[in-house]
Amino acid sequence: MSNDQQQNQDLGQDHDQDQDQDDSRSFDPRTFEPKWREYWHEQGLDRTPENPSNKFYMLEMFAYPSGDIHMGHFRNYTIGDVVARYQKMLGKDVLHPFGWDAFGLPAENAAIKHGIQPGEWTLSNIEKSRSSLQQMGISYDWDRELVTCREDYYKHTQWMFLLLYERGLAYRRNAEVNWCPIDQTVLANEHVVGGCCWRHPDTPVEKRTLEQWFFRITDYADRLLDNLDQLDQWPEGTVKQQRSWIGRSEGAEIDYRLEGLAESDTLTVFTTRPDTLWGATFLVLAPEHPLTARLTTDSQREEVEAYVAQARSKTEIERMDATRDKDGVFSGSYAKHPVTGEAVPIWVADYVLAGYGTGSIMGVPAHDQRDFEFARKYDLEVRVVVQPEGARLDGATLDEAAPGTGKLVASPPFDGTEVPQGIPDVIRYLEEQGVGRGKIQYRLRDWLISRQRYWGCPIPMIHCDQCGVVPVPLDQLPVELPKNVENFVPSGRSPLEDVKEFFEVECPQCGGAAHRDADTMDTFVDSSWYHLRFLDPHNTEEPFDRAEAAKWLPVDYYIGGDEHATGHLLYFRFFTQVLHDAGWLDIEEPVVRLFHHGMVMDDKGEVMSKSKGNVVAPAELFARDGVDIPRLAMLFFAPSADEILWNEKGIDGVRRFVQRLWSLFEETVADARYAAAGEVRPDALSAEAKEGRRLLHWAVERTETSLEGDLNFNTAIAAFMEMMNALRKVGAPATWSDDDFPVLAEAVKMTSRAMAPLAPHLSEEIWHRAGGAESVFIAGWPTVDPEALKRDEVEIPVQFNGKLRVRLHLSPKATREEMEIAALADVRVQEILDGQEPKRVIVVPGRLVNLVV
RNA sequence: GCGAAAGUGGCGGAAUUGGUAGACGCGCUAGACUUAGGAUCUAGUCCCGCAAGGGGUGGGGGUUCGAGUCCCCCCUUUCGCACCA
Repeated sequence: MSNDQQQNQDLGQDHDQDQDQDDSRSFDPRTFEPKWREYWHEQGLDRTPENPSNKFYMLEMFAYPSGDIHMGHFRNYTIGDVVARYQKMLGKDVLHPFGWDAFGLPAENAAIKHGIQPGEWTLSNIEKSRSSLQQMGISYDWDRELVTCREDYYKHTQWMFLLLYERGLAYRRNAEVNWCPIDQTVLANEHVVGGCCWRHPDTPVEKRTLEQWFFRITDYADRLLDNLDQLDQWPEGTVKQQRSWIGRSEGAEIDYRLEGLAESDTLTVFTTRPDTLWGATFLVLAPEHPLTARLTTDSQREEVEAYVAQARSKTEIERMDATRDKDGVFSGSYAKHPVTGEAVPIWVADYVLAGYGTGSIMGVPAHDQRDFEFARKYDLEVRVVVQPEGARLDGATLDEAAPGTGKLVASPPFDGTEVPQGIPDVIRYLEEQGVGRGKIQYRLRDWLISRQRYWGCPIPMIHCDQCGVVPVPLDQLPVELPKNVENFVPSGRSPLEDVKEFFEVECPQCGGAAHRDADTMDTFVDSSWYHLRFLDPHNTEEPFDRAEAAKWLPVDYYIGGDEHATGHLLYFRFFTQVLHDAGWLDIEEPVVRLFHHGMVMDDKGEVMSKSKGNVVAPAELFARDGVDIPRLAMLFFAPSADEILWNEKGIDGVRRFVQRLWSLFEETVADARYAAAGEVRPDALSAEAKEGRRLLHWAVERTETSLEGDLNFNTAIAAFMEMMNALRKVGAPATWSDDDFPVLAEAVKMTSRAMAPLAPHLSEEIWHRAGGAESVFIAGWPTVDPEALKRDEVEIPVQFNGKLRVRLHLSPKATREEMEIAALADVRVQEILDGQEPKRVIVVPGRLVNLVV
């Protein structure tokens, strides 16, 4: 305690009036918060019930341990904790676990920098972070903690891989992949952001051709898409993002015979507009298309090869720029148009993507803007085959493509057909002729999971010269990641290849010399099933017990940032569906309700980062104010889904609120009348006390609404502030009348319960001081008295033509007629009317009166 | 370029969903208590105006007795997708 405070206390001794000032100054949450954390632990409040009768599975996205907990974690886990504690108070059997997403590149990078093992670095960060979370008093059941880099976890991650392999959902393929030159490893499509690595936004990804493991998530594209309709408690934006990420489009594949090559050779294109087939005047291959080289004639070879080389050398960003000129080269070859039999020139251009559809398209310049631009540039024929309503388009004079609807023309069997109908008609025709078929195409690609890095879960596969690729037998799991690997500096191939004891093995099938797959898995595999491991974290035999899963799933509430919309949140839906199909789960969708919290920025709205030096450390806040004050501040500053600009001044306001509330309640409990205070008798109350009581019940209701709905606790906390302001306005507790006093007593008990999810330590302390015997979380959620919410009198605005002129005070129960009479009888209204009759009187009962004059 | 969301005091944000715009908090102003205060308490604080009154939710139009809220056009910001045939 400082000298200043000491002096103040001394001065206060002579003056009763200074007493509460004194109390508030000496109020320090740090003196009681640790006690309650211990108490909760002793009472087993955070422990998960064995056999839930009304379960609530509360989950927050687990953390990557990269040092200590930061403000973003603090916010995420606080919001989750509020919901978990509330559900507990409602009497639910709550499962609220936590774990660590502990594999990953940052551990390696930090380890390289500091010269220690990634495992050591990770575990020490976990220790630090766990201790911070425990200090924060988040109500996790730590008995269920999981760590993805521990063998007891990744054993089952490997089991998951083998399950997918067994079901034909994991396969190996030579593919052109995204390569991050900094991390020296491949990236999944989901981790390429704007042509750059998600972790290095300024580093363009490169293309490499490698043999890699993929998960066949595209097999689930339809289900992942269709089930989105069930996710009515997910943020709309996330559902939309997933929908467009999956990118289903319906169309047709059409086969073109290739001239001059073997009869059996065909070139297949994908189109969503098979109805415009008669307008296809050229074909375009992506530079990387497998047929490009074969289709190039000798006279064109030099030009095509130069073009392909140039296209390959472009960065992803350059390739993706949709505004740049569409250029290309003629291959020299022609294909036979499947319905007109015409010879169609085949071009090579990089506006066609190798990775989508068949990597080749039919060019319909009249009805596709891209093809149009290309055709104009190289003087290719533009043939109109759809005439829009009332138009008379001519290919020779067109200045942009006409992609819309209309009637088919110059398409002999279908002339006159309207476009929407033309599409299925043409598909049927193509199928009859054997030159095409209906096809549904997805933007979603298979999930590339191999990583050429050390710190990840080893892929449990063995390569044998005799037997090929052989899965590691289940009883040999886990395939342990070798410890103490000296050289894990990324080199472009997995460092595990150099670890003999690991790499060289016997083939499980033939016993001959073989070697392990040296790649490790994308860490998003680890997090695709962690929600399941929490159900049965100590199971050594199986990833989890089916019965436990049936008890607890699905996750009732999942909270985390929106940056995972098309990554993690898609992968873990996929895993859940695979496990469902394999008979392990009853559910297809892992999460009922999803919430994205906003980010925490500095006071200027900038991202907090070490390099900017604007990082606020939660630990420092706790050291000064304890946990509950920063926690309330975090909840108060903005709606939970919005960004927070963290400012220290704002905390001052919250601290004042807490201190005032504390003093008010302390004085109430200290009052001799407190112990004997009976029920509130509403009829006996003064108007002020009644208003205070109304605000009390209103605040509780408001909190309830936030908890059940948008999680916007800023308004709930504001309501408690209003209540407190109203009660303080009546006077110090000692000055309250005997009739009014029970309102204060009620306020103490009700507030400590209703604020318990928001400020658990403070509430528990007040609750006990107020006479609570057991934990406030056992005491349960308070019940709002609807009668207490009613007002005796409301202010009714009287408007003239919608403009507010006079305010009346009336009973909220006043009828239409009564309100009209009261309004017209008012002197001020009479003055304004000045003898006129209002043309019309609009009365909204309980709300307002509007006079039209 | 396409899609979505959002623009409210000096600042963070409210507004019971078409009914008193600016709750609550920060900041600011004045006063009180103080040897002192970056503590505490009291009062005030959207703008113009001494006042009566007038204006006001990015801009412009519209619907309505009444619009921050609904409709149309424009501007700005943020986010997502970005040649997906």
